[in-house]
Amino acid sequence: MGKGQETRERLMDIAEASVLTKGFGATSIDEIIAAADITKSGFFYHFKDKNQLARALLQRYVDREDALLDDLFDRARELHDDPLHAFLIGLKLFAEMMADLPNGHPGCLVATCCYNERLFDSDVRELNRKSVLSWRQRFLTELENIVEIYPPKDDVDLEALADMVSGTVEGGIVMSKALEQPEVLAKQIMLFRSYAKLLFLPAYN
Amino acid sequence: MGKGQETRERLMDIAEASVLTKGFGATSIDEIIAAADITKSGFFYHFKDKNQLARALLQRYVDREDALLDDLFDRARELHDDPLHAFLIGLKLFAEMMADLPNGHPGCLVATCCYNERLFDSDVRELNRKSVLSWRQRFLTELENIVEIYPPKDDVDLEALADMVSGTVEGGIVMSKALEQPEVLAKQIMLFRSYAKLLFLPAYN
DNA sequence: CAAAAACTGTACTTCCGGTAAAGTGAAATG
DNA sequence: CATTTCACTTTACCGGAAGTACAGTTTTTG
Repeated sequence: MGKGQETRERLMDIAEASVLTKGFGATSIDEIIAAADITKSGFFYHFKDKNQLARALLQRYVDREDALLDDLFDRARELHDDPLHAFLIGLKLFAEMMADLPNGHPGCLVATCCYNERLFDSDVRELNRKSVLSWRQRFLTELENIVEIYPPKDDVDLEALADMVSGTVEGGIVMSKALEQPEVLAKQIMLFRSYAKLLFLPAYN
Repeated sequence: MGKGQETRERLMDIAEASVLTKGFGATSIDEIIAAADITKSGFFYHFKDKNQLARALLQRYVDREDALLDDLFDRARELHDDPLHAFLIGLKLFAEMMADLPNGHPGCLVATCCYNERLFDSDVRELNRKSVLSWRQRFLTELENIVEIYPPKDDVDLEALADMVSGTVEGGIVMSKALEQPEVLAKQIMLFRSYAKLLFLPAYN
């Protein structure tokens, strides 16, 4: 990584932490450059404006989350051949990971974008949409493998059910932040897991 | 309502619409006063600063949502004596109401506050916490009445389950906004309802 | 060593949140 | 009927933040 990329990443690290705790609007460029010990011109050499920073932040964020989920559910599939059990293990691992964050989940940039729409251009909105759709696709595939073996005990739209994973995480983060209780997020994921058990597992009656 | 109250409400109406679509940071006072046809000093006569506006907005918002949910679940209890069935009817009515919003749910001020922390003082954060806790209490009471009759088919923490209602709504709103598909929210509420059925209804096996 | 990359320095513009203080018309109050 | 209070307007100003312009300087790299 060249020196330019290094500085760029450093700026993004500082910005991301600030955006996730204070919101995008409350994160000033002056503050970022002070923390990064760089001049304003230096900042604008890397990002032509705040929108470009947002775009880069979101792109990096969704790439990382994607890689993280890939690892996690790959690992779950290594632990169990059956798609349902692998899914349930994956959810458990996910919940544990969320519970292990010492100060709670820092927040989700996707949600930040939703509640700060105006700050972002159509590129950012599109990127946001795509990332949510990729989560939908990821879990939909997983669920399709499950229903082939386990007929669901209630009439559910698999696409909506796939979205429920993302929704549970987004909602859980909001609840955790509002209540200032980090453990809420993990508990919500475990409740979704309980739903998956009741819906698919034959033993449950 | 005196003339002062009328102007105040008008300012809040304009501000609320803008905050929910663009976020708090992107909503400028200049823009509000232009739309309300009032001077800047006029605005600051009603609200001493932007924090006070946020506080008033959030208070009004949670009061309205509370009244709305009171009506809805009261109505559901009129339609069925059994607490579980009344709860399921209430959820259905809720989902229908969310589906009927022509342009989708405008967004939730509670979540807006979570993703704009810095803009708000501790009063606002406390108000936010209280409002989430009041939803928790509302649904917890409902669930306690249910478990007295219907033993749950999985080991769940009722408090977390009560929070899942709020979480589903918050998550559903984020998903709807990110995907630009208003129907997602109602579908998510119906999935939570499906979970409640599987968890409590004996007929399901 | 030369060129390109990665900045610094200075100066300026616009928008926004917020303050200060004097003034004004309408309506309530005594 | 006079006076006070309410609900503003007018004018002028301040500081912070985003962003521009552009010339100059250091650092890296081929």
